[in-house]
Amino acid sequence: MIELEPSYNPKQYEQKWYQNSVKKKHFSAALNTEKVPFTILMPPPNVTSQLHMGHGLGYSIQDLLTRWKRMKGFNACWLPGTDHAGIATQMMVEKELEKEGLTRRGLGREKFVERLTTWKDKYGGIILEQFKTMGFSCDWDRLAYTMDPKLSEAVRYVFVKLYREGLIYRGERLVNWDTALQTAISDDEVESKEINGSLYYFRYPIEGSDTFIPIATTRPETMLGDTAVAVNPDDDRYKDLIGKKARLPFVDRLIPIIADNYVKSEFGTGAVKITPAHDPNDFEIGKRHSLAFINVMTEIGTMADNTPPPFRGMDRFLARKEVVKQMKLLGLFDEEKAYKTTLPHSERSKTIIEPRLSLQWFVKMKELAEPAADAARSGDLQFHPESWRKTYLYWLDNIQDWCISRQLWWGHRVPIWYCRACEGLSTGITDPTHCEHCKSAEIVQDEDVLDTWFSSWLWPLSPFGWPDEESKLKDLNYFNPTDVLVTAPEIIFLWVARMAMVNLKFRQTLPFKHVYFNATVCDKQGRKFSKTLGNGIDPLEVIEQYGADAVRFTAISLAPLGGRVRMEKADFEHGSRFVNKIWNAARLIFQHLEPSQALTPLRELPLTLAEKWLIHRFKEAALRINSNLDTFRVNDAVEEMHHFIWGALCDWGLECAKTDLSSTDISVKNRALSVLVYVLDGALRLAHPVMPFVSEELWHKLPAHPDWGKRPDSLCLAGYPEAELLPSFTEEAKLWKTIQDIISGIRSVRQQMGLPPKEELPAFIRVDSELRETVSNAEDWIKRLARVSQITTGQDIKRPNQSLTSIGKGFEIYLPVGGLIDIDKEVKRLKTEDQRLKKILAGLNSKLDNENFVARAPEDVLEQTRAQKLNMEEQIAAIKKNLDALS
RNA sequence: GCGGCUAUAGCUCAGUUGGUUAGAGCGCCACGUUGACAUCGUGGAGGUCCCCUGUUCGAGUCAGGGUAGCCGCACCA
Repeated sequence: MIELEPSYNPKQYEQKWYQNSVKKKHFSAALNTEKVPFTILMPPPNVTSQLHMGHGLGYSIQDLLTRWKRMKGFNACWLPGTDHAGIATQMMVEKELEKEGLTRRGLGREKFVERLTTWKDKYGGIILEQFKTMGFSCDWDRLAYTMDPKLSEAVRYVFVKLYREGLIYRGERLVNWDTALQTAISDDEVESKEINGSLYYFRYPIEGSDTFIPIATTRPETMLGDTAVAVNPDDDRYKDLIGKKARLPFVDRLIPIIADNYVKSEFGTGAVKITPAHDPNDFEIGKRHSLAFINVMTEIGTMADNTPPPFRGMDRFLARKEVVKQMKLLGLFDEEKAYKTTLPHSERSKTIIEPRLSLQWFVKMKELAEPAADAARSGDLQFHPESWRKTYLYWLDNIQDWCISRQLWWGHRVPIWYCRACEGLSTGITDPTHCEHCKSAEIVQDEDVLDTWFSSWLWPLSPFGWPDEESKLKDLNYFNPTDVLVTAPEIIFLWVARMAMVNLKFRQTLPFKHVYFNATVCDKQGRKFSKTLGNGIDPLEVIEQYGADAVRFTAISLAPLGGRVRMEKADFEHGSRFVNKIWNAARLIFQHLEPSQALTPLRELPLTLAEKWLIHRFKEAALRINSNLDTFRVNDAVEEMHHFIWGALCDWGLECAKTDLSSTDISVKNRALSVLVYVLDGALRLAHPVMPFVSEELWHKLPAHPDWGKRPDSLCLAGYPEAELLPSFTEEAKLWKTIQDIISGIRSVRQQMGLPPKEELPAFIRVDSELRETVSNAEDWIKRLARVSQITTGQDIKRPNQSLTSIGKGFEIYLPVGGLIDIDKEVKRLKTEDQRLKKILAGLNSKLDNENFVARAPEDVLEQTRAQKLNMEEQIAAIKKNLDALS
């Protein structure tokens, strides 16, 4: 026998097998044109982040697909890496500085970046180590980082190329200004939150009269930058005022009263103060009417020097109160109404975004977006679930230019140099030393860095050596386009769409054909896992408790495509029980296996019906699992695997085989072992992509079966079961169903009637002629599995007196129980069954009595219905006969 | 406001192009187990498939309308 502990202990095996595979480079995909590549880009986690359940799920799915394809013979490359994550990382270091009483500005740029680099070297990449605990089979030889020199060159290349083509430009725009971080952030890093605010009603004096124009605003402090008041041109109340001027309090500025269709007469007073430098809509109006743009705020959100006392230098929110107070003093305040409004907040610092007029770098998106949108329209780019296509298209069709400059120090610095002499701009793949216009050496580089996503969007390209023309380019042509991107729906715009755009722009192909959106991980109340709520599950903790295989299996089986998964720690017991079940199934087989055991090819064996069914069932499982994986139904694939191993292999396959395993007849034992080793080997192959460790350990202990051919070094390189190549026993599998029905029927009657399980009863089974032989051949199984002492089968078995009965399709079972029979109980049971069947029969009859059904339903459905009717009638008749006998 | 998704067993969800008696896991109840596994076995209870209307021989499945919940995006100063 082969020794195995009574239960599986993950820690003993996980890292052993993982390290073995890494050492032997099982996960590395070297360029090999003889093999077809299968590539998945790992969405690079932030270099400073820690593993959480979202990664646990998303990356488990990627590993499942990678391992599956690798076993199928593809050259599987799962490209790992990290993202420098500009804002996120810089914030963490700034926080650390704060504790020491330092600031980044105090430290200076060079020292600060040095500090960041040290910090990143120390804490960065922890997450990659954590991936190893999960067992992820990434190609570690290709590990990439967005600030690697090679990848940075690609960033530079793209910037210069797009700049020269006029797709990158510098412009003065309202940007989302984060006053805490003092940088512009993109629209996609902004989140809206509802705020309980106020709507203030003021009056501005009309110049040259003693009348006023009433306005309403939520942001009184911005009035210091007002350059107009706008009304709707069709608003009769204000028609006469159009063209006149109002005198702006405090700054004493004359501002025009203009007409613009943007203004809704119903809202507020129907007159709007216009502050073009502090509101996106006002900005547009300002451009339309050539108004002045007056910025009245500093980068830290205080009132600027161009504002009068007492406002000057005041924080924007204090200034709001102060303006209201002063307006009251001037008698220009009418009222304040409570008002709910949604305001943009910074995702990072959580502060309210200040629209701020500033010079920033932008990418023109329209031209880039069109091919990316077309690809989704034509179906070249497919989303799973498909519904995300609309969201993707809506965004691309309404795309805004992308603000790519950030006022940070951590990231790729904008490769633009300003000339002090001629004010011209220079750029280049390498740092220029002279102005490209006037050759002056007096040039200084832009202070800003590029948005993190400006390097992430190159992920399908730069890690493969692009834009290098040299050898690496072969890698690129081999691995790009990649096969499937597995990611979270939150970054469909930030990342997915942009990768599509840039790949199409520079290579005229999509970076991937399929985009799979994995489920969002939530707690039992349906709230997203978040640090602040503290409701997350730490994957490392659950791995510690249940093992990596259990965590992977549970996460995937719980997660439907795209939706949300509700999880709690206890759920992982599900996986842990399953892993242990597999272990113990193997243990049973191993107990009867000798190291020198002779295993025979299946075709040379006189297989039993149960064995043929099991082998057939294995083929069925392989078929379903493969087709589910082909269509990205990963949880269904995993569920089928579970169902096969537990419900088919363990509950029936092993139970049936037990007596043969302990048979003294060597040929019987050998036959049983040959079948079980064959099926177990196959089951471990099916399971491996999800549960790499337990499967690997058992597989190495399992002797090689001749039908599986030559064994590679590791299960992760062994062939995945392909249904077309597996033996099939369709007819036998059908026959076996009847045996299962008979066994279940007897068990059910016994238990419902409360018969002691140990009591062995004789059974009389009346079977239809075509099943007679099958059933008599199955007597041993029926006896053992249904606890029956003796079986009599025949076509015209008479019902013995005082019998319990079970009726099925093609058979009828009598269990003579003598004095044990509780007649009332049995009559009740049979009557309930009778009623149930009669209901079904009535349904079938009404169908068949319907002329339309008979005339229009397809022949096979009709035939099926008639067969059902006959079957029902037979069963009902059988019940009646039994009831008669009992009364 | 615009767009999307969801509604099936106590809970979490499957149910593919309409066609046998709607399934799984967990939970619950009962019985059982000294030889793979109590991380177990066997059996059972539990469902007006959210509501209405329609299409159809036939609807959990398709169409229209409603209700409830969730999620994006844009927002009115």
